[in-house]
Amino acid sequence: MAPDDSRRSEDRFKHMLDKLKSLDFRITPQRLAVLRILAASEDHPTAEQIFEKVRTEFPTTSLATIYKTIALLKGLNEVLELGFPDGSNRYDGAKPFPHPHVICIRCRKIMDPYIISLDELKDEIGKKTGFRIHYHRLDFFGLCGECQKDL
Amino acid sequence: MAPDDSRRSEDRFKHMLDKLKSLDFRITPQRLAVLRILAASEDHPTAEQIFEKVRTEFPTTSLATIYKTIALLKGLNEVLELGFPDGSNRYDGAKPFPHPHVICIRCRKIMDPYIISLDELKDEIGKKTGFRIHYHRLDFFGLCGECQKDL
DNA sequence: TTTTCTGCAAATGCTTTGCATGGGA
DNA sequence: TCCCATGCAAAGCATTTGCAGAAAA
Repeated sequence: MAPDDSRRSEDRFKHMLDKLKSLDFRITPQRLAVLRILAASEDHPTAEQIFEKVRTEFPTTSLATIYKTIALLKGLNEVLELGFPDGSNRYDGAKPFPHPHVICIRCRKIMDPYIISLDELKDEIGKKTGFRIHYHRLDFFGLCGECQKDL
Repeated sequence: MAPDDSRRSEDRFKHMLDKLKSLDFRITPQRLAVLRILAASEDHPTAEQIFEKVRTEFPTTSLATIYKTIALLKGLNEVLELGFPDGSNRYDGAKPFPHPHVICIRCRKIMDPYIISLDELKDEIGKKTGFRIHYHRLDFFGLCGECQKDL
């Protein structure tokens, strides 16, 4: 991890922690662990993956607690949920705001491409449909570099 | 429904039917009903909604058959599945190719906004991430016109 | 001490699957 | 007639929920 990544991760962690504290939610070891993992994760983990990581630190942790913590953070707009119909949602605690993704349809890797903002597009869409747009989701599905090699 | 809509719907229906025939799938009344509904639908129905419509014609139809037919059409790229994590996928048989949607977060209405193609964006993303992009999904979530009124 | 959180287990709800029967071609 | 498709019921599975005990404040 690059130095600025660990810095960003730490900032995110503190931001989430402060938010929980300021809203009088209790700071438990399990919540701290989930916060740290979500703040640091670059790979859009599943609930199960977060669960496994928390378990190495707190073996008694239950999956239900992971889901409850994620739901709490979702409600506070501190985690972005990428929902998939095949039952394996992914979570992004590093960038909890709507942004585009590229998703490998073979290995399920998810990355964030750097592209221009979609704000103008959002305004245009809102005008044409009469919708008041709150958030969006833009996913490109395909094969990542590695998966193109061994086909 | 405008005349050109019913024309388009009819064309889609025939296209799907021809495809099933040419691939030696059996033409059953249930499949015909699902095809007709999907070809005509402008509202991105759920499997359940398709099921209810088919039932008015063939009361013995089962939900499993609806899902099997949808799966068949998905495999033939004749229906687009919009997957949602809360367990209520939506289907588009009128425009079975990836395209943007606006989705009301209150009443769940889904509409197709008319916007420019995302092809240039797709190429740019592919170049920057090393992905070979196969398809995409762009959803704008917000409140539709009616839902803005009665809040 | 009080209130919230955790962890277990059971429930939920959409979707899929297995299998015997029925119906296209 | 020969398979494929249907329909029923059961299974799957990520996620949610209820509740009693544990732990934060």
